[in-house]
Parts: sequence; structure tokens; C-alpha cells
Amino acid sequence: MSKKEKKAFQLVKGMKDILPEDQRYWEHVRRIGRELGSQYNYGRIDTPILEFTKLFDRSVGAYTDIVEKEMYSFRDRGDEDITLRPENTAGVARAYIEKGMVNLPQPVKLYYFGPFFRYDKPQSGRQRQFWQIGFEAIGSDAAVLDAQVINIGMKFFRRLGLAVVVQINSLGCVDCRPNYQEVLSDYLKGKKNQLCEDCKRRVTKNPLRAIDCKEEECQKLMADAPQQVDYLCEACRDHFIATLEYLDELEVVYNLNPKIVRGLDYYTRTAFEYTISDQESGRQSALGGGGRYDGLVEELGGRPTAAVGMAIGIERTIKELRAQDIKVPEKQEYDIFLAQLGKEARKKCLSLQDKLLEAEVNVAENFSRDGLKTQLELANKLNVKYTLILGQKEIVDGTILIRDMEGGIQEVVDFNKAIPEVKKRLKLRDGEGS
RNA sequence: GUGGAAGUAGCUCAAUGGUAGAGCACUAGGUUGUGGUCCUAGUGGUUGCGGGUUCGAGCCCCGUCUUCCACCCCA
Repeated sequence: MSKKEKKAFQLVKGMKDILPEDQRYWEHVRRIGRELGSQYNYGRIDTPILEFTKLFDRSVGAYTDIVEKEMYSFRDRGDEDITLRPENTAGVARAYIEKGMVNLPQPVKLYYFGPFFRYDKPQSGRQRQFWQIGFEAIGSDAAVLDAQVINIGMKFFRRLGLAVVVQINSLGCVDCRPNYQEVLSDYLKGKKNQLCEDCKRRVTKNPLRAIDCKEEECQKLMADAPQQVDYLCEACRDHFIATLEYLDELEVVYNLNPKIVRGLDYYTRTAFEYTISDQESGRQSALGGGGRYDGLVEELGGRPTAAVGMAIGIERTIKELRAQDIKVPEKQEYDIFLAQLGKEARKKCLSLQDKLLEAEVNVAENFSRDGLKTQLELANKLNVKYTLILGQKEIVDGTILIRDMEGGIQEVVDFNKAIPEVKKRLKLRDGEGS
């Protein structure tokens, strides 16, 4: 292969390898997610990465950025319009309907962990393939579930050692949202010449989106704009207040934030984001978010079904763990290194390794290397407590050497007693440690 | 999609327009089969790619790709 051809193989834009050295972070995060799932009785669900494009048009919303310009969509060989999922609430809702989960005790609680795809310009904390962990409670409009879902996310971050704040808002429902949109639209129309270009368009198309516009002028105007919470219908207001009361009970630190509007059309009532302030810039960045989506299941052809859920970005979370230098558990450590010298020894070590593993001894090796020096160097790098050394001499004598890596003291033991001797020493060490 | 910065060895980085280097890492040695420190040597590059200017380009110019950063959006 030519140099040129070699160079041609590189990461697709916006993709990342997750290397062995990164895995301890991923395992840690995954484990905490799994723990929370089982503690709060959310069952794991894995839906396919591919769904019909129509699913996202219908759920996420045809006029959202995600659907308009960020989806990986293609036509497959059977002439079907297919999309790599850009998020998972739609897929989970689809599964809920299609698998008849309406017949299970409600609400149905589910969690997921997997990769998602959006064709966006990569930058810090933003990739084209990214991973999320998410929790969904489908089949109840109880505000206590809003609080529980929010709380699970807070617990997730707290267990990792991250101090996040939840920004919360209520978007109202199909009944009261139009009222508010009208009021807001009227307000904005009156100030139209002071708005940025984007917001001028938003006034008629989707005035809610103007609320979190980042333009300074627009921000100023938004400070005096009518707020959603003041235009909620009674049911939505009660629901919102109840949610906040439950959060108080759980001692969840939240921040009422009318700018949380969310970029997906299916959200109703509660909308929230988990934010953390950047160490250097002080800027707030979102690690996750979610909300209620009481209309989604029906929109996708199911019965009217209330639901609430949230998702957390794994890469952003890990980035934060690294930035704050937060300790995560080390990967598996080895207690023993098995060194061999010569053809015969290698053969015997091959099966000795298996026997050690059966005896639940963490043993490392590099049978493909010959020199003892090299093998001891490896043993040293792996930070093992003992190295077992087997050479010609030991084979003839029916023995094996146990080398204490700290002091360098070596003992000769009967080859057939190697495993109990090793276990005895490891046990003694542990005893000393405590 | 818009704007800004940067691309040299696996990693971190040097190199007035004049023969591409260091540290780390990796490999092999420093007499028989012994690590942590040390010493020696070696492998590894068409300087992201393609053009242009020049006697001569890693360096200057243009394009392109990728990464990073900001906007937008979101996770």
C-alpha cells in the first residue's frame, strides 16, 4: 500500500475512538447509570440505531434544527427512508407502542445507553457520534415522576462528583401554550425592528425559540417579555408547582429559568437542563436535559399517554470529570506476573496461567517475549506484587520461583504447590494492609 | 451553516528561506536467567494534502482536508 493510500484511512469527521486508556471513565459512568437503573427500577432497553426517517419528522418536529439539517438520512436498498437516530425518546416511544407496553403496569420505566448521530459541526463537547444515557417514565402524568426523573440525573452527577444545577421551566400544554405564543408573538412584533434577523423570522414561525436567542439586543428585550409561567393553564401551573415541591422535598437544587425551551417539538410542561459552570470561562454548559412529552405517544399512533424523560451526554460528562481531575476507579490490577524462559517453560506456563485464572488469581504475562529482563520490566510496569519465574533449571527440579517485587527476595517452591503458595502470600499481604 | 486559530516522529514540542531535531515512548545491548535508577545504540517523517513563488519551501502565497475554539444548536 502506498503512503497516499495509507493516509486516506482516517477517522470520519466528528467521530472518535474510545481507547483502552479511556475505558475506565466509560465503565465508571456506565456502572453508575446501571446502578441507578436498577435502584429506581428502570428496565434497560436497547432500540435499534436505525429507524424510519418519518419517526423523527413526526416526533422531534419537522422544523427543528435536528430534523432540518442534522440527520444522517439515507435510502436503503429496499427503497426505504432510514435515519441514524439523533436521539432516543422517539425510538423508546415507538417501542412502547409497538410492543404493547400499554398492557404493563403503568408507568413503564426504561433506561438506555447508546450512540446517537447528528450531522453538526464538531467542536468542544460536540461530536457527530455521541453517547447518551437516558431515563424515561411512560404512562403517567404524575408530577412526582418529573421530580424522580430529574432527581435520578442529579444523583448520577453527584455520584460522579460533579456539582450540577438543574435549570427548570414549564412549557405548558396544547391548551395553554398557544395563548402564550400569541402573547409573546404580539410582544415581539411590537419590537420587531430591534430584533436580530433570526428572531424576526421566529416571531411568526416559532416565537418560543426567540427566548433563548444569544444576541445581546434580543436578550435585553426578552428580560421584559411575558413569561410562560404566567400564562400556564391551571392544570399546568398545578403540575409545575407540584414538581417543584417534590424537588424541594428531594433537596434538589434547581433554578427557575424561563429560557429553557428545548429544541425538540414534543416537549410539554416540564422542561429542564443540567448545567455546570465551566471552570475557566464561567460559562454554563449543558450536560443533559429532558422534560415531559405528554403528546408524543399519541402523535406516533398510540393512545393518549403522558410521559417524562431525560438524557445525559456521556462525552460531556467525561470531559468534565477529566477537566476537574476527578478520580475514577483504576482498571483491573494484576497481582502476579508469569515469566518464562525457554520453550519447555513457555509450554508449562501456558497451562499454569489457565490454572491461576481458574483459581481467581489476576495474572499477567507476555509469552511472546523471551528475555527475563524484558519480562521483569513489564512486571514492574504492571505493578504486580509477585513474579513467578519458570526456567529450565526449575523444570528439571520440579520447582518455580516466587519473586517478591518490592524487596526482590526470591523463594523456591514446589511447582505443584505454586498456586496455593501464591494465594497464601497474597492473602498475607492483604492481611497486613488492613 | 458563519467566523477565528492550528496542523512537523506514537505523544509533547524545536528548527533566519539553505542537509528535518530533542525529550518521552518503543526495540536491542551494558557477558550465563533478574525489574525499579543509570548508560549506549536503533526503529520511526515525502513536515496533513495539492498547487504557486524561488536557484532552493517545514517556513512565503493560494486552495483543500482535518482538528481545536466561538456563534448557531444541543448532549
